[in-house]
Amino acid sequence: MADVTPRAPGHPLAGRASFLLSQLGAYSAHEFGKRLAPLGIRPSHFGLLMHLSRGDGQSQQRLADAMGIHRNVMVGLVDELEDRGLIERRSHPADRRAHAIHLTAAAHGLLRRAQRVADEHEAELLAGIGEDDRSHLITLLQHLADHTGLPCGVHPGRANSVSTLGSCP
Amino acid sequence: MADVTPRAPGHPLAGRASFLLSQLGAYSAHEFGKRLAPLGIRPSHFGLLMHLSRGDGQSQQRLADAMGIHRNVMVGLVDELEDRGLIERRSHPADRRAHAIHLTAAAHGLLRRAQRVADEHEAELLAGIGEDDRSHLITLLQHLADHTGLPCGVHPGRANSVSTLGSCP
DNA sequence: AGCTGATTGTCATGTTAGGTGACAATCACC
DNA sequence: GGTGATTGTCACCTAACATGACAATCAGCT
Repeated sequence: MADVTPRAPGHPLAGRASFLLSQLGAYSAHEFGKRLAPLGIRPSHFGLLMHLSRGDGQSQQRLADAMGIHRNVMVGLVDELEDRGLIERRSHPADRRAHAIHLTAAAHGLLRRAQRVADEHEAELLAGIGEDDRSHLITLLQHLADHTGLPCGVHPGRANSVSTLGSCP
Repeated sequence: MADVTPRAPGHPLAGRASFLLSQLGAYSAHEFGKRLAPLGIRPSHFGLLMHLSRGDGQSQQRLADAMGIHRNVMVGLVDELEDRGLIERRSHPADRRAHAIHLTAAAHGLLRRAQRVADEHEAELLAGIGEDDRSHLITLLQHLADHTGLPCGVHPGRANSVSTLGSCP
């Protein structure tokens, strides 16, 4: 069934969407990490900075929940970004055990550069197909992500915690 | 540009193909690993068995090259599959330092079950979209994999070694 | 035949990201 | 005011990957 693949004869795995997604996903993540390395941050740092750029002052627990990682891991991410002077831990106005994480001025400049890197990465990844196919591909991938219950901006690399986050806003 | 995404407003990452591929790829790999666990093998074992099912008697080095992994890693994979009685190391007829890896009778039965698992995994992953979109998606993913120079049946998880293997046969 | 360099399989080791459990400080509730 | 839950932090463990070294064997050359 569905033997419409033009390169299936080589490997039986190369015609499976699940394998292709795994292969391309690992490549995309690895490549993005390499492109981001000169800026001194990793993809998880970029995700955290992106989250913060759309809402400062959240606690580490809230950030960890939003990114689908454990709060213990968030400690390390915040530590590293704080050492690089990109964020700072202020005292939370409403909860004295929590920290309010805020972006520094340097972070905004770096975020612009990182987003340019992400744009270049996206462009090169999609360089093989036309403009119409790109939007169609993104739509299909979003349908798959929606149907499998994957939360919205959650980092790849871990895939449990399909908890309270239902679909995208 | 290209703001055709219906769920883009939530997260700026959720509209990027690179992020979606990373997210879905990690989910697909992780989920496949969970589905394969009851059979006592991991996805890398499945890939090795699939390779062997299309050609017995190869040396570990050849298998490692074909799967895009280092020969040191192949030692562990062969060890584990040999302990489970799925493959056996025979003496290579033409090279006395190499081993000729052969599938056992038990491996063929397990491979059929594993392929059924892979079919189920594929079906559930693609359950959200229609039949036409599935083949279109696979075609698009194959184009991306071809253009980025990813070799054919190579496991995800590592993404260098875009060496001699050009395109798919 | 003998010698030199490359190759194969193996082992030991280090590195990295991710997960778990325990802890003090603080909150929320009754 | 007291009890359980929550937050941030720490120390430890695990899994996957890469690296370097080694003996055994091959391939090519003289």
